[in-house]
Amino acid sequence: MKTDDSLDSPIAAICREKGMKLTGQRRTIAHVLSESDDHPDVEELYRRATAVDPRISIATVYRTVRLFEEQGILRRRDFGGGRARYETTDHGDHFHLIDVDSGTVMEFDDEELKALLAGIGARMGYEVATTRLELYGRRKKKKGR
Amino acid sequence: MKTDDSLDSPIAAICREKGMKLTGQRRTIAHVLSESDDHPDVEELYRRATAVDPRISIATVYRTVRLFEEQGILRRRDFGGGRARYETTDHGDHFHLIDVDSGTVMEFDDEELKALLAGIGARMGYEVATTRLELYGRRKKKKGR
DNA sequence: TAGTATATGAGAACGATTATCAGTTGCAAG
DNA sequence: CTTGCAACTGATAATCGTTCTCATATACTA
Repeated sequence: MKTDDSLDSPIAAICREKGMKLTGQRRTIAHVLSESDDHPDVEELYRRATAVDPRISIATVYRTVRLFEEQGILRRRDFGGGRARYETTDHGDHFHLIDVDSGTVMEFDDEELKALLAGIGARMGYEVATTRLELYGRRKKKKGR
Repeated sequence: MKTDDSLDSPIAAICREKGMKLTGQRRTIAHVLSESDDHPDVEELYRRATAVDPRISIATVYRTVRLFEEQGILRRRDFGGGRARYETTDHGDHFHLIDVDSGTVMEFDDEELKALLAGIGARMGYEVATTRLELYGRRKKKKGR
């Protein structure tokens, strides 16, 4: 496949560093991911990638997303609805708040919360390795009743 | 189907109260659920139900579990692994801690945590409707190093 | 520039769940 | 205690997201 330097991206750079073979498809998918700051599912990534280069199959998107997750470049999330969603790992650990009306996913972090969760785990005799925390809610009216 | 009174159970009573048709299969599944205090998936419920009465198909277990969820008798959980798991709603709201080595699911509750989560949601302008919180961890060594 | 290990595309396969449909059953009314 | 019918059930096909298969193509090394 022809190389298109305009598709270079931070994630493509990471792939090169890690010694992964940088195919045209991977370059495109890396580019799409680097430009995404939301939580797309595979279908959506496929849409965005084929908009850049139609010579990409959905199977390759599935494979690449799995590869990137194994390499620590992506994190897989499950917000219900039966499809996995992905986010880049470059912006640290955080939790999610999902607007149940619009489906919008927001991120948040809270040190007190993290400490509390670790403490609860410890009290139960466990070392907490992973936390899955999602708040599902609806926007509050600003004022009045 | 022949009625077997030994299969009456608290959940069967709820079904009757709600005016649901109490078939033999439902009676058996209700009985199995009333005796379960863990978080079985459909496959496991099917195993337990057919042990009591082999004239139950997996399709009926899926249907019944969905019906019971709609009726507020069961709560569906997803602890990963691709299969839904179920718990009765009769012991209130709580969170889960999963032992990643054994797969054991433990329940816990914490008022401070609930308050903190509600506060975080409110600060972001949201009324939190549902919280999904799971801690995945491994048992700590008791003492020493 | 060739050689080789690895990646890709297209579609089959898979696993959990839901839908379909012909035959059965709970239960209410007579 | 029968009858009638809406609701339920079993068997199996269909669905949906995801992974696998395999023949072909390609990145990267020498």
